[in-house]
Amino acid sequence: MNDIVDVFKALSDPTRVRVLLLLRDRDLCVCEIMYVLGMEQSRVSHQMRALRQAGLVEDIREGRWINYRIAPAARPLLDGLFAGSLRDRIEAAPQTAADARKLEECLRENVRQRSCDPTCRTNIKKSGETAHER
Amino acid sequence: MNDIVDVFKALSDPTRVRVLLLLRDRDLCVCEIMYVLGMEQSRVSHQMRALRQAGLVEDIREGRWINYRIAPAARPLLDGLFAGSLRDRIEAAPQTAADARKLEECLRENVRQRSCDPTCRTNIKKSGETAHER
DNA sequence: ATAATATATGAATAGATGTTCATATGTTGA
DNA sequence: TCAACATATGAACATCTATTCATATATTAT
Repeated sequence: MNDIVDVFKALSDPTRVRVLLLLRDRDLCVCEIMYVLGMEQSRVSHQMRALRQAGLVEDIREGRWINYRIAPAARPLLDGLFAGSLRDRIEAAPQTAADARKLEECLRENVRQRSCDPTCRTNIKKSGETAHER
Repeated sequence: MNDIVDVFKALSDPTRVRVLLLLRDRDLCVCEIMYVLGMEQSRVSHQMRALRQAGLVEDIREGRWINYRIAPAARPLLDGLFAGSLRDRIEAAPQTAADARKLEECLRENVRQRSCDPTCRTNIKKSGETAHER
């Protein structure tokens, strides 16, 4: 019973729901999430921790960035939740569309690498294990 | 977005989830819910209010009792949520089965009318409008 | 080594939530 | 009208949650 409720608790915050909706399509690093949500680093980071602890997302370090993705184990659950009767409400929510647009902009403007000078893209891809031991 | 999150908030408490699972099959009055959950009146009443305000249940007065039922408008949503990937977890939760058993006992023992002497079952069925104006 | 970058974390705080206790409301039978 | 019953409600309190601020950690480029 508590595992069920914990899922709902994790979804009981608009920020976290927005993040999960974004992550359905592509993995994102924290700075990209910050950009889309328009929120400061610490705030996003705390929320990502909540999602991590709920088992809904995983993080993978890639150089200086940490990418977040939907935890494979949680994918069916989240797809089920978001695709069912919530689908209409999700699509009807202005925030959803706005976030999607902002994400496009984020990718177009290369927010992720913008602050790093061009020569630094030698490129990395190093670790691969989840960045947080649990 | 907030309407979505409000649903999850309503589901972010084991008591409320237990009640909703019980109400899937049959409408129940507060004293029956109290019996099944083993909780005192005030506590149950407050939780029912939360469910009411979230639009997930409706109440209908029937004589001295107030019956709660899943709000028709919320039925598809709840069915969708509980029938999907959560279904396994719900069925796996010991609490679910225990509550179901307790409910049978509650009905068998006629908890609802037990305290009322036999002659008082002339029977009522009066109002019909939801008991709380909103 | 050092500085810059990306992110995590801990402490402090304000606000929300759930429970309990006491009391109020509405209904029924006498 | 009154007593009993079923339920709701408000206040007080403890607990949980989200946000902010300051600081720590890990990685990379110089």
